[in-house]
Amino acid sequence: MSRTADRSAQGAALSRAVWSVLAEQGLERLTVRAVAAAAGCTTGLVMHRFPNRRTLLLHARQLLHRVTRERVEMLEAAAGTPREALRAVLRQGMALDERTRQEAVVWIGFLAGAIADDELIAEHRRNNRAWRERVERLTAAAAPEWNAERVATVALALIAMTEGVAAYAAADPGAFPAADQERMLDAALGAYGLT
Amino acid sequence: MSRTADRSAQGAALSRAVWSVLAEQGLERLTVRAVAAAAGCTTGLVMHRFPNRRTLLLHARQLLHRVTRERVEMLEAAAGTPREALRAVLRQGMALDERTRQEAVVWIGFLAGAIADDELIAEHRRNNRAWRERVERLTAAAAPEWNAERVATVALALIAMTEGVAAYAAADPGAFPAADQERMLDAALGAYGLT
DNA sequence: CTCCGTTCGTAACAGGCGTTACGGTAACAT
DNA sequence: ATGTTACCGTAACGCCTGTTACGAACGGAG
Repeated sequence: MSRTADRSAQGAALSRAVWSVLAEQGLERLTVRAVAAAAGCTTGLVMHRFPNRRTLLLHARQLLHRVTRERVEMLEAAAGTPREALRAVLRQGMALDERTRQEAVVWIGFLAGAIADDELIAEHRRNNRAWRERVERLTAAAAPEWNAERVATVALALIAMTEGVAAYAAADPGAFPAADQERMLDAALGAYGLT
Repeated sequence: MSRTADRSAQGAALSRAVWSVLAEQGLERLTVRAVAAAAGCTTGLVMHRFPNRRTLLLHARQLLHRVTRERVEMLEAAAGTPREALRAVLRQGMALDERTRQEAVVWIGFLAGAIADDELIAEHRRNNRAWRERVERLTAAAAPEWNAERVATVALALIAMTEGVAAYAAADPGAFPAADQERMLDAALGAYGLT
């Protein structure tokens, strides 16, 4: 195995370690040593790849952004109609399985850690605004007759609802099963006339 | 001033200190020393009133529960119709001003701190389930003709939406002004036929 | 083969953390 | 007035944290 392959493989392992610690142990236990232990390396390597602890959080958030972006772009491409695309994209933002549940936990953890940290909160806002614009674009395509304000209002209702239910389900999966979340999403889309 | 009055006044000051540190500095800076500094006392007093740091978080969450419960009960009592009550109760759950914005920050901070803590997460679930049941009750009163499943689905959509927008607005008030949140709420209630 | 630069493990540092122990002080009872 | 008790400030403990410094090992270049 070449050297660069080793490096990128270790980078991936480190990414997974950051992710899993934040997702499974929460923000407060996201320490350099915990990440090193999860990655099977030492704090020396971790500090070599990340200048400080804040960038661990930042990295997890950027990972979340990248993963969801790739997923929604695939879903958009695979969708037959704009309304199917809208539904598929919103659906993947809820906490329907263990994978998406962990994503919600990471989202919450980063948000909590970004409070009172200008740089981190800026990243949060960037990502959220991109997400909002995407859903607005999909909503506009799904309801071409709507004016901009209607589009913005309904898109906000939809992203807030899916993010909210993801947060609820992240902390209490038993009380918010996937079927309930999907029923909720379909009820909302139906109510707004987007079915 | 009597002694018990002093004590309860100091307890209130301590409560405010816990709250403000969590709301303004975030979960990670919610330390015993930071609370003591905010309350103008020493760590000795803090540790006298709270057995350990975890109960600081727990206290903030219970404070949030109490405050919102009292507020929604007032709003319910003051509402003319079931639908007005539903709207008023949902409305106060969004982040419309600095006060409610801080409440959303506390909600997020506690949730992030409760990950991987059985006792704290149990409190979170208790409170969220009570909140959900309240909104289900209000929804059933606002739409008596609905069956239980429809009530549960729409109530979930409403609490997820308001909690979600509160989380968004907590971290980016400029991008989610109160007027947008209210418009979103009214659009949702209208779409579900609850206006 | 030798040299060099990168990579990363080892070890330590200073600082902040939660928590505990102890002593002084102020209010109440007698 | 005096003893008692609850309250809380002081100070310290040990631990864990982020971060840094240093040296060894390894791969590539000449």
